[in-house]
Amino acid sequence: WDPVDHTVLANEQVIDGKGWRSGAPVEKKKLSQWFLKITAYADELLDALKGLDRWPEKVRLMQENWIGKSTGAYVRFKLLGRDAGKPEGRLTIFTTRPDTLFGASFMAVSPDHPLAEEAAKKDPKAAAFIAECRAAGTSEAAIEAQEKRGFNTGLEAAHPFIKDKRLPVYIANFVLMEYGTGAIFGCPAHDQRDLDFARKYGLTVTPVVLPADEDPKTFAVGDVAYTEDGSIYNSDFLNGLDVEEAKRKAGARLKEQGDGEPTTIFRLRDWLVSRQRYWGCPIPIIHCETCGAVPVPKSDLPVLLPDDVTFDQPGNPLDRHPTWKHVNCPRCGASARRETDTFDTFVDSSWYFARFCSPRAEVPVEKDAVDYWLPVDQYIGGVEHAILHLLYSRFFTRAMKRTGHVTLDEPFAGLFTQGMVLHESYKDHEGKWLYPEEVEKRADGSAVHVKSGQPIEVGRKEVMSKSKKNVVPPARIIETYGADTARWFVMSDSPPERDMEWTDAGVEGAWRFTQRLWRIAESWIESFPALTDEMGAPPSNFAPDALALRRATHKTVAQVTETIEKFSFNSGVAAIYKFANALAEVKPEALRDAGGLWARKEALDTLALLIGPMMPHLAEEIWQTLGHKTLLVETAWPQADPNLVIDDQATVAVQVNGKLRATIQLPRDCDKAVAEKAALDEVAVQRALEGKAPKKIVVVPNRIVNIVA
RNA sequence: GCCCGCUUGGUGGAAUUGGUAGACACACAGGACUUAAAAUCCUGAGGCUCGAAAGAGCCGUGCCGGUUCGAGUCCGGCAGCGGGCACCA
Repeated sequence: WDPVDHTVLANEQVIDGKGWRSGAPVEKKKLSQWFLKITAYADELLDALKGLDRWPEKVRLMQENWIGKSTGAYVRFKLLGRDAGKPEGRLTIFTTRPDTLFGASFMAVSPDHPLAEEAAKKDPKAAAFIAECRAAGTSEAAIEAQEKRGFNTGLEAAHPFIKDKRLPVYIANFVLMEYGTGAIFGCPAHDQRDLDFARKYGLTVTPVVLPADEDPKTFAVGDVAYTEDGSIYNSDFLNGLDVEEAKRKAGARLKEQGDGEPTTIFRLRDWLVSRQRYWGCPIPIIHCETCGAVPVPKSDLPVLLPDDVTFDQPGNPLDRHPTWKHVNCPRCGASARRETDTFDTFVDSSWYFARFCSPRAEVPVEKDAVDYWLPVDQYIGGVEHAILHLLYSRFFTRAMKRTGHVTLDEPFAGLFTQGMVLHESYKDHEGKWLYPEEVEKRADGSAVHVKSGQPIEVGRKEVMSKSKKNVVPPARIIETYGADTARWFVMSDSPPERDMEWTDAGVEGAWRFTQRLWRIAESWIESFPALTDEMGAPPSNFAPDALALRRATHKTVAQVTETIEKFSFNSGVAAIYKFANALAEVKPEALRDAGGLWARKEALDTLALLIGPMMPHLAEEIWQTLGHKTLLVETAWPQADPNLVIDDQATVAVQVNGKLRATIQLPRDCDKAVAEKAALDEVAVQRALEGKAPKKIVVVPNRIVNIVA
């Protein structure tokens, strides 16, 4: 329960004990709520991760851990003095270590376990203990500090493998109702928590796994449980086996006896979708006294929200609306009550991509359109969605396949997780957050308030957030520099998967570059008005300087194309910078013949086309100035001529014993012997050899000559 | 505690996937233009040593070691930073 947003939250939406949106510490509350059964898909969601080869490894791992598959066994311990044939006569636990059953010395159940509640009814002390456990914090720090504590219920369980062995049943504060069955057997020798507990309550510690280098007569467990592999001993029919074999054999024996069986469980829990909020899709259910929870008939869907609601008090406005929730039961016609919870927002984002294939359709999704468009070829989003949106969507798509709405399993074939924009945060002397524009940086690195001159504490660079005010509003950037500059800076600064820092100096630099591009285009057109004419087919010959310009143009096209395909936008930007620098160096008096002009036109056209994706407005403006009658955005991406991308000369590094001594110019793909001779002729190489004869010469064509002496 | 990732100049980052480390940009310094400033243009720069200079030598991609003719890139160990999960039985 999020006490600020006044709603419940899903497990995935609780980050470090706090609500994902409000940041308030969550509370526990007992409520009747709606869940979607994502756990029924746990295995296939996990399995299919392997096939998502265009997803980042990191995200797949996070989902894998979140689903959290563990293999082990259920064990149904008989409770003494009860009928073992009935469910309440048994205590069922989950364990990943059935191989250590012979080391069992106690049983423990969660404070929320039915047995604990039963004990609480009989014994006020048990009730008091349970209340204490519930009052304890759930934060990481609180758990860390908490001692392992238990309450002996007086109940006893029979060991499934050891005749007459009785195990006391405790209520323990470290057992979670949400995982497994909410009950465990304690094997202190091989589990640290169980050991801590056993030492506190004086329970026996029997080692059953023997480390390879230990003597069974002397091996003992002190304060540290032994959790590694070894050979099983003190364990009757399991003796001498290794851990894996013993797990299998114990599991099989349990099944044989009817006291349990091997099983697989998941950490993933069902998705809690109820929200006590107005802003969401109503959950289409009607509660009837006699019929129970009845789905709203299809003909009445969708259930629409009322417009006349008030937000003058906390809680869900739907709940206190005078009429909306009062309806008749679709089944028996008696007066009934509409469900006032709405769906979590993540429900909507779990299938929008299917709807977007045919947004105007009368039905929720059109199968033909979905089949045509999906899966999404390239999905882009922040890592913060790794286990919320991206797991829910995968689940929803599979569920929609089962309901016949789609035919695919996975919604997103390729995933790219981009980084976030960071900014320093600022606090004044009272500890209040300040906006960047309220802060003035001094040359000595200190910061003061723009108006009051009071000193300001500069915090670390972190994700921009409204609450910390470390934001730069896009409107302000666009007003000052224009959208092209903002886009260019974001592209140029860092690779997109990495977080980037927003700096004014960086934006300033990007802005200067936009001016520079315009100046280059303008000055060229001023010197050569013919550049605005249609150029026609290229001349058959180009003078050397024109050819050099064409090479620069085509090399840049090749580089930018490649880097964009790899999502290395910052490298593409660097190539464009380099190209612009090269253009700026072309003298107005040069390249005056027909071939020169043609090369100039090609260069400017290409420049405009290459900046198009990053600076669309400026690119279009330059394009038009160059006399084009059609839009740049409708023009094909330039193609690099392979003959112009590769030089006919190669700069080859010459090393002596792996150390660079010279660089030489050689014809491309020249003979190895030619390269060797040229390398050995170098003065610096001779000097480094100190008269010694080369033992071996390694030649990597067009790249390196390494002389080993 | 468990699982991942990262570590390159003053800064953001490049590096053809084992072949010239520091592309490109930001910041900085010097110069030109200007009465002056801004803008613009030119020049410089990883560190250390020697040299008036041209230049030369050595060191250098977190640290230690290995493989290789050659390592930022591969392998082993360590450290630091960041992220995810967590009384998960």
